[in-house]
Amino acid sequence: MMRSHRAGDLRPEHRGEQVTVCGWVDGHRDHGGVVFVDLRDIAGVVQVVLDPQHVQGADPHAVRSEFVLRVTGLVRDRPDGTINTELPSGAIEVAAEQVEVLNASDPTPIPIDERAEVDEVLRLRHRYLDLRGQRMQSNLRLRALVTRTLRKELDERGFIEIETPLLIASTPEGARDFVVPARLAPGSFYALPQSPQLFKQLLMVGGMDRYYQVARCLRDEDPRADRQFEFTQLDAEMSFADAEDVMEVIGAVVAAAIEAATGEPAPAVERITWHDAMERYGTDKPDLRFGLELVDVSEVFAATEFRAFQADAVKAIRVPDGGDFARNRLDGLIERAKSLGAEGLVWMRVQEGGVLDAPVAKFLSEAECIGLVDCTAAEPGDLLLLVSGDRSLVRRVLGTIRLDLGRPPVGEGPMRLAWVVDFPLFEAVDDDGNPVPAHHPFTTPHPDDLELLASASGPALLAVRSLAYDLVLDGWELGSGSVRIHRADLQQQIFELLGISPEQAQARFGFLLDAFRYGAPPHAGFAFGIDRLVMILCGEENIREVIAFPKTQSGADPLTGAPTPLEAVQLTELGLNVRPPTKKGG
RNA sequence: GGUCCUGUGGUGCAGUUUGGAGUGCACGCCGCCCUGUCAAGGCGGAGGUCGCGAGUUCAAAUCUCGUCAGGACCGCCA
Repeated sequence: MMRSHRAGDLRPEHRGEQVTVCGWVDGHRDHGGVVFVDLRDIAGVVQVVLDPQHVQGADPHAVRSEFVLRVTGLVRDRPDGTINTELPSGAIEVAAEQVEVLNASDPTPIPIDERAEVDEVLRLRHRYLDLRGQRMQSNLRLRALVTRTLRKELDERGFIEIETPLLIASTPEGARDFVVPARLAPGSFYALPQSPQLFKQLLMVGGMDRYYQVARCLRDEDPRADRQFEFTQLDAEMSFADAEDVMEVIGAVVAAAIEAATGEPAPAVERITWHDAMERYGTDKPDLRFGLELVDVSEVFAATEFRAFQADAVKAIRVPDGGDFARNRLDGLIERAKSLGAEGLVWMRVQEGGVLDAPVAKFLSEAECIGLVDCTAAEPGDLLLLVSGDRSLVRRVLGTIRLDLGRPPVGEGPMRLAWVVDFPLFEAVDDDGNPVPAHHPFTTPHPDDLELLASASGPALLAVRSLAYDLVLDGWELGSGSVRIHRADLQQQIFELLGISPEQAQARFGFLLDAFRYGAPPHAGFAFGIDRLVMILCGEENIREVIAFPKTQSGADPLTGAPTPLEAVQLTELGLNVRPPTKKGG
């Protein structure tokens, strides 16, 4: 047996026991005679005392940081006055009798402790050292706890965990596919899944009733703080279930994971319509932890003489006590609005009696000033920020400025978890006049809007709602789901609207449409990003901190050097000819 | 594809605005001293392609251009 205990588990209750522990030298204090070693393992740190008079084996003075030691000795109380209250094991120490150096270590290129923020590319290049630090240890442990909880909750609800293929057929929709050349079919390629979407629907047709998977998904789109090429989703699908059933289950499961991770009761799952979210927060993923809501004041300026407000929409943010914003800060807000595409931004300071102090005040009627103050419930000392223009632009600009002004850091304050429901079925109309699906083409239209779907065309279709829903935590989109179309006639209608001919539909999704001919059960599902959830629970600003071996923003892995060119032999075997690089590399 | 920010001994920084000898700080590393420390302490020492390449200049870490790497964001992410 290598060890009798984990070093970091030792406590006063082990006093008098002969123990053997293994771990890394976290630090050492050499007094010339006695040497103190902080021995670190997965459980924590314990102080080992190496007295050259009594220690067998290794030379205590030769011990260095990150050496791997195996120590046998007696657990004893520390002398009076030397107890370390900072350490869970600080009341005791191990008086070493036998010390074995299991492995030496060069001085490490990055420090293992957390005192300084080390350049991330160095951390990634030496990730195996970075993982020894407290931050990654606790992040990855929390991640495991979250995944374990999700699995447990779904298992208890009758879900079956099923794996789906990684090598699948490419479909042109959605994100860019990662592809894998097929050696046995030169010139053909597999795609790596952007999500198990089609397969989980097939599982429902296959009578699996309730499916889930902790699924790796791959999308070849530029990485961001909250996006990697590969990420992990909790993917689920339910037969004979409607949107409420899915939201019930997923809400409860996510709440359980949050509770397990934080040790506190999970926040209630709130609900807001997509339309309300867009109107009040200017985004479909509102951060509900703070106010600064957008107020629609279009009515107030319906007949205004002021040219700038003669627009599709005028919206305002009331900044309580913002009247003392310095002029250069206000100028900064104007610049920000312009950089986001607005014509400009109008600010007004609210004074006693509802008088507005603003460069544009002279262009506004008294009724408009009164209406504005009334509509925004502004108090003296407040600041009003107004943007006008196309409604979607106004929402986006003020929604962004709202975040600039008040968004709390990740993990701060009580969490706010919400379903955003009644998403539009289509997000836009393309150049050919065909609507573009907001979710995916298998999303069921809202039953109340079926007539509109049948009668409307062009931009009027954008008003059609769907049975799609997003889960949003503190302003982060965790994931989305929908009730799927399971009837061929409705699916056909949607394909027609999308401008997909029956032949094209058959070519792209034929296997799914075929499957639906044989008694597909009504089904609905959801998928959400585990990386993002864990990131928020860890209070981290990017998902690389909750992934053991992430890639950089340019898609490189500083540890392994990926991606790399292939040997000519490999290319030949795969039937590939590679064009010489046009610009960089070589 | 674009915008902005960063790059200085092993690590984290200062120095760059206003060009003047690789200057400084903390940690780490090496050696010596030191028997109760826990960010141990004392003394001494080593360690540099100032990301890379051009240009301006008598002189460039510092100014200009290009380039590489990293980060945040836009585009993109059904």
